[in-house]
Amino acid sequence: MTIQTRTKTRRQKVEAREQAILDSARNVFFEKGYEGARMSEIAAGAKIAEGTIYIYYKNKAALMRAISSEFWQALTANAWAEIEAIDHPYDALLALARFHIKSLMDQADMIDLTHSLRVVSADVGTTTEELKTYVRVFDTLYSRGVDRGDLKPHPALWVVRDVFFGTLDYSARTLRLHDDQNVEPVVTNLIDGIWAQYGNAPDTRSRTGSPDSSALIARLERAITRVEQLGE
Amino acid sequence: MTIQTRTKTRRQKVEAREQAILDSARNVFFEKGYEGARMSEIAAGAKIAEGTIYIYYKNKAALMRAISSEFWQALTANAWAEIEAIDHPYDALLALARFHIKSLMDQADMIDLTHSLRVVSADVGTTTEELKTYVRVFDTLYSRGVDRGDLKPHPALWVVRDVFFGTLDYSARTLRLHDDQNVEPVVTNLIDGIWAQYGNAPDTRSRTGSPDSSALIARLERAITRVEQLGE
DNA sequence: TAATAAAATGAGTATCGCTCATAATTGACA
DNA sequence: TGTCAATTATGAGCGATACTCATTTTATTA
Repeated sequence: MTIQTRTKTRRQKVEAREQAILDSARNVFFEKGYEGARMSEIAAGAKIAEGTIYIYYKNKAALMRAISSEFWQALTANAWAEIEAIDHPYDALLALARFHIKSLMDQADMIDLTHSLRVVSADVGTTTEELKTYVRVFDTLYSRGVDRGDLKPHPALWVVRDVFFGTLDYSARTLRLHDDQNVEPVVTNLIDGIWAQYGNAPDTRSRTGSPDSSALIARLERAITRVEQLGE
Repeated sequence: MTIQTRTKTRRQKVEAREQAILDSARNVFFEKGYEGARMSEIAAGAKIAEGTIYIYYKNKAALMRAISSEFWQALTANAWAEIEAIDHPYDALLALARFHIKSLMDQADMIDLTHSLRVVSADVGTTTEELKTYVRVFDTLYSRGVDRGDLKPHPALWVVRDVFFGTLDYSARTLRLHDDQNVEPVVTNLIDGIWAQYGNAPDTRSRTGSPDSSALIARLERAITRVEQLGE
C-alpha cells in the first residue's frame, strides 16, 4: 500500500511534468511553427530546464510527434462519439464528413504541424499508424452500409476513402482561404456524390420487380403509421 | 551594339550561375530533404563559394521557393500540352486526371518539398499563386464542358475542383504506399463519379418516362429511415 | 591602361539543438 | 528521523550550420 502510494506519487509527478512539457510545446509550436519554436522557450513555458526536456523526449521531432499523436487519438475518439448514435449510413457519413471538415478548419494549425513531420523526420511511422486508425472510422461506416444493403460493396475501399478524405482536406483549405464557415455545400455534395455512385437506391431493386420492394413498402407503412400517431 | 553584346554577356554569365545554383540545390534537396540539405553542399555542387548563393537568393527558403516555382510552372505547361489536342471534355478530364496523378507519383519528392515550404516559411504566397495557375487548367476544362452542354454549370466550381485534386492527391499517396503504379481505377472512378453527378448524360434523360421518381423514392427512403430512428 | 562598378570569396558570427558532468530530490529501510 | 541509492533536474558548453561582411577578384568603360 505504502509502496504503491509512494511510487504513484513519483509517477504522478513525472506524468504531470510530461504533460506540462507537452502543453507548453503545443503552445509554442502553434505560435511559432515547428522551425520557429525554440526548445528554450518550450522549457521556459513548462518551467523546467532545457535539458530536462530531453529526459522525456529524445529530440524536437519526437516531441512534435507526441503532440501529433495525442491530437489524432483524440480526434479518432471524437469521431466515433459523433457517429455512434446515428443508425443510417447516409446520415452517419454525413455526420462524419461534417465533423472531419470542421475539425480540419478549427484545428488547422495542428494539421499543418502534423504535415510538417513528414518534412522534418523520416520516421513518420507513428503518425501514419494513427492516421490509419482514424481513417478506420470511415471504413467501418462504409462496411456497415454494405452489410445493411445500402451501399454497394467496393472491390477497393481505399478508392472511395481517398475521395472522402481528399475532398474534405482540399475543401477545408479552400474554405479557410475564403474565410467561409459554411461547410454544408461541400459535405452534402460529397456524400450525395458517393451515394449516387455507390448507393443501392431502393428503386433500383423495385424496378426489376425484386422481392425487396414489398419489404420497403411495409417499412414505409409502419413508419408512416408512427408519424401519424405522433399527432401534430 | 557593342554595349548590348557586352551587357548581354555579363547577364548570361549571371543567369548561368543562377541556373547552376538552382540545379545543384535541386539535387541536394532531393537527396537530403530540406532540413538535411547543407548550403555548403549546394555551393560546392554549383562550384561557387557559399557566400555567393546569398547574392542570388536571400536565404535557404527563398532558394527552395524558386525551385518549387520552376517546378509548378513546368507542370502547368505540361498539363496544357497534355490536353490541348483532346476535344471531348470527358476525355480531357480523364487525361488531366491521369497526368496529374502520374506527376504526383513520379515527382513525389518535389511535391513533398513544396509542402515543406508551408512549414519553413510563413510566406507561401508565391507558391499559392503558382498553384492557382496550375489549377486553372481544370477550371478551363470544366467551363468548356459547360459551354458544350456536356456538364451542368456548378454554382461554386471550387467544390468540384477540390473533389478532383483532393481525391487525386490522396490516391497518389495511397498508391505510392502500396507500390502500385496502376492509376486507372482511381482516375476512371473519379471522372465517372463527377460525370454521374454533373454530366448531362443523354442516356439519363432518355432512360425512363419519369426521370425523377427514382431520386424521389431514394429521398423518401432516407427520410423514412430517419423517422424510424426517432421512435427508438 | 587606369578607374570604376559588379560579383565572388570565405573566415567569422550568431544561434540553436542537444550532451553530460554535477546537483538536487525522492523513496525504501533501519 | 536519518542514511543511502536511485531517479530526476540542471545549465554551461559543444558542435553544427545558416548567414554576414570586409576584402579580393573580375568585368566594363573611357
